[in-house]
Amino acid sequence: MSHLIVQVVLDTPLDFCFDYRYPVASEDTQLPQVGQLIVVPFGRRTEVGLVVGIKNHSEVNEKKLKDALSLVEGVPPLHREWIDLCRFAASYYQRSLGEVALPSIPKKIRHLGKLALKRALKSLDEKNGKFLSEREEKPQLHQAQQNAVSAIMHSCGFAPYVLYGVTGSGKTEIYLHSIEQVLDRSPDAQILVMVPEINLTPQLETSVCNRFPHENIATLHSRLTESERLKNWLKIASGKARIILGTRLAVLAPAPKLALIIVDEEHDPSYKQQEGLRYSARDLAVWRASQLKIPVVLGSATPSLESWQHVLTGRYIKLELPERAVKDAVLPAIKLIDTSKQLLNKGLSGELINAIQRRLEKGEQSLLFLNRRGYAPVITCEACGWISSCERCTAYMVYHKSHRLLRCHHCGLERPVPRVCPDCGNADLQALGQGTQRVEEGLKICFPDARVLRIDADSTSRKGSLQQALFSIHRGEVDIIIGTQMIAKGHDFRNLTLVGVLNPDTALFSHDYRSSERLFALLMQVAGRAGRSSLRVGANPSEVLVQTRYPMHPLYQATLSHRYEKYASELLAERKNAGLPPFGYQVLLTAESRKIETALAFLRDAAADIPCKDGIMINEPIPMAMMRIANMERAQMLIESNSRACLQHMLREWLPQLRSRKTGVRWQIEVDPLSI
DNA sequence: AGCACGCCGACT
DNA sequence: GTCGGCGTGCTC
Repeated sequence: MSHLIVQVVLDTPLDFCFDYRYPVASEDTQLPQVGQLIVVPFGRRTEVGLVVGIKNHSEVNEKKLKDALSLVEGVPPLHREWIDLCRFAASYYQRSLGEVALPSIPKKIRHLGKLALKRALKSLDEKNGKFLSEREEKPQLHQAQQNAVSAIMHSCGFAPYVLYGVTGSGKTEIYLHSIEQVLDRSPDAQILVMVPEINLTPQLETSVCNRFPHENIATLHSRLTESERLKNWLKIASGKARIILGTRLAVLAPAPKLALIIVDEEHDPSYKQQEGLRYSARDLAVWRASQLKIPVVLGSATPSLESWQHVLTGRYIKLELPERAVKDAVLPAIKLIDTSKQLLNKGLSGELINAIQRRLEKGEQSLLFLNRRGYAPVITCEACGWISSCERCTAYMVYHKSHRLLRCHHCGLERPVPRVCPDCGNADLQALGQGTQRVEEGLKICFPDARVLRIDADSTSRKGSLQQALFSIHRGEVDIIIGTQMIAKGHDFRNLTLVGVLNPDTALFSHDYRSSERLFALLMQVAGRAGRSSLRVGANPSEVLVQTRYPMHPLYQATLSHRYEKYASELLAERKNAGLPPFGYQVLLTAESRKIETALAFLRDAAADIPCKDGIMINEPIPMAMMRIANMERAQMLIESNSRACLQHMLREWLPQLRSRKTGVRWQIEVDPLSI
């Protein structure tokens, strides 16, 4: 009996392959192929690995070599382009290939659920078949939309597009038409459509399902059950799913015949994975398109500055949608309300209250946006200055009136609300500032007959409760909605004509240089919530009221005129001066330990070890903005360079050394950090 | 990363 | 006398 050697990648931080003997009993023995999954003994465990090479001889000591157990049957071999994608992601984000490739494979395969696999394999040909609402008619495209679709369809090879257009300008139709044409053009082509968070933005999914009821569509996101994930992943890997709709993790879907990639709301921060492998799904999508020589469409009303800079230099092609798709629709009027010189009633200005009153009289809906859940962000004793700090974090505990407790939003710690000041015994404790619960309470007092609905993480913790809330808004059972971030994403409420933004100012003074970019995008997005209603014949244009203490701030001035481009140029000029992305590249090393000194000392030692310092700037280690979370103290060190290659080269020399160092400090490296 | 082995303190 | 703390070393 002879044998082959298979090179297998396993889910470990060790960045090399493991060789196994593969016995070949006779000529009928099924031979392993690159891309197949294989069951092997590893240490004392049995693991599923990925075959990345086959050869006749191994360099590994004969005595160490073990026999592979079996090939995983039923799963089509993963293609080379997919392995190369994983290889690139691993190398760019400084992880091992196994840590990228294997976790993206469904657990039911990796844990050898043979029954589940068999069952899932049977259902691969199922079509979409679901109409989430009644079938919509396919609308006529206007000229700019036609031009965009035609550009995408006529592109040849790798072609990155930035589809730039405000909410309601008709980006979705461009996606749908392009998808349709790609599907028609070749019988086996697959299309990857990525969305920021599928549960918060169900309507793109709805549109795709309604438009293509007879196509095999596979969704991929973190809230799938393991059985759904297995089934959908197999549909994708076998090439049967024609449309793949998913969140950031879908960028690693092993689709063998990708012909087009669409990234909707490409500026959205949720495309960046914030733990484990910290990748940018948008950047990987662009890489994947270039690898496969296919078009990629990045859609946004407020493109990321990274993408916009590529537009300015001509590396990305701009497809612009200059107006709202429906005739006579106008952008909502944005007004700033200066709150520095007036008393607010539960966080609401008189002007905003009047505007809500007018909507109530006309039977229209209003939406208030406040990015702070709970009743009040902090409670304090005016006599001695005591303040409700969290004992485990560098943060205040938020007052949740309905549960009568203080809760830390960072570590989850809960405490009963003290009846008197814990320090001085004063019975008069004050709730400072506004949270969504307090505004809700205020609204109910101001408008006793109105139906008020609060939407935040506290009110929607039960599964399906967000959907319920959204339905009741659509059915017109709600007059005033108060909510956090969650409602900023693209929900279309037909009868909504007023959006109020309460106190967004904190982002103006953040230490994170990206916060103004984010706030601008957020304001444009909430403004987009209002504009939809003006599509109704004869309706008054909708209104957006922003309450701010700094109405003259350039960010708000840009918001007023919906001038993304001008504001983007200003921010880009600042970034260029400061050498910040997209003009410079960054890597962030973070360390955590019980004591901040330990974390800082670790970073300083690590800095001393950095090789190839040419062209690289190492910043002083500093405690993180939120220094302590759950009793772990955290520090960070930013490393910058204007050459991506320099940074990558340095990391490849430095990290192995850092890993071999034995310390009690937990650390992490993040390439292209999103927030610092 | 897991998961071993391995060598020192407080418990039935 | 054992249970278990986490130091260090290996995984084809």
